[in-house]
Amino acid sequence: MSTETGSGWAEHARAVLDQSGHRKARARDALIDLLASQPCALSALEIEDHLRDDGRRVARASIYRILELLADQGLVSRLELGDGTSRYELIDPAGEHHHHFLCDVCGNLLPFDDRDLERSIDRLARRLQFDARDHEVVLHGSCSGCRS
Amino acid sequence: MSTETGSGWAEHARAVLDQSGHRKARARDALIDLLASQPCALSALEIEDHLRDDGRRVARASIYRILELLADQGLVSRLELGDGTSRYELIDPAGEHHHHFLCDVCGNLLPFDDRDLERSIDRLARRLQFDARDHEVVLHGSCSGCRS
DNA sequence: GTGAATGCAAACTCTTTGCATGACT
DNA sequence: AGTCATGCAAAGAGTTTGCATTCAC
Repeated sequence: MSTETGSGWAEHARAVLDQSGHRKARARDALIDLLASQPCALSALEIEDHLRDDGRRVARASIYRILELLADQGLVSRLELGDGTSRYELIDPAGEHHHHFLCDVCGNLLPFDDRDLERSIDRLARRLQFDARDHEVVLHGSCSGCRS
Repeated sequence: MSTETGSGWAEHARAVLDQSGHRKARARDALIDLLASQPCALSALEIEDHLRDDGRRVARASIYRILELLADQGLVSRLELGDGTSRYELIDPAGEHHHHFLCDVCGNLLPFDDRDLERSIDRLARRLQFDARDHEVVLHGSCSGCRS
């Protein structure tokens, strides 16, 4: 499922960029392909490592610039989960999204979703006097492998 | 109410530190008093500014070290809300807590709480296979003053 | 050819660490 | 006196910016 979402997203992302007048670009294509293949969020430095390992080396500054562009276009979201770095993951054009559990022991990052939670947040956003376009839920604790 | 919570917390914090063998300390007292007076989370640099304005100047390195100590003792929580900095706020010993709305336009930070949301998160944590000790919910959008 | 995209290096911000000085018991 | 706490300065990590080069159109 995540693969299908991802490859659909890659096409979508290229179409959006094309329509907004951006040229074909090697580094950007590499990032889009990588993000499309990921089940969960990656940091900029993790992205750099993956791309290098794949033989598609992209300069660090370019990675940040491309991620900023993709975020501005609403194609990726930027998350801070509490370990001092930003992480990036694709935004499903259909609106599907998940939240994150971060193991404070080993740093492992696990996605989850929960309909009930989403409903609560929707109700809450409606109740409040501000316009909530996005939300983020992070659970902290220890994962099954790290339980003390 | 937040004042009462805060001053109760200051006593509590000093008791906890005393019991864990920490000495009386000028800089730490200044931070505890400041945190106790705040309705919402502050960054380390904001803390530095407030303390300087109050004539209780504390070195930046000490601020970070004290915040780390307080966090280790379970007295403050460290939050990352998506603007690249960490923020700190007291943890109410009675377990009361709030979450945050961050205005992406002006950077304003607003606390809110919601029973229904807490219930959803509790149910979710029980359902999942990992041990969730803490959670954080951040809403992003534009506040009433910044609505386009 | 023109302007966008990229790479490289330097700058910047936030945070942490090392070491000397000062304060509490 | 002994050791914890603090300040100062330097080092680190992540991120951003400036500028020259390369590439798409």
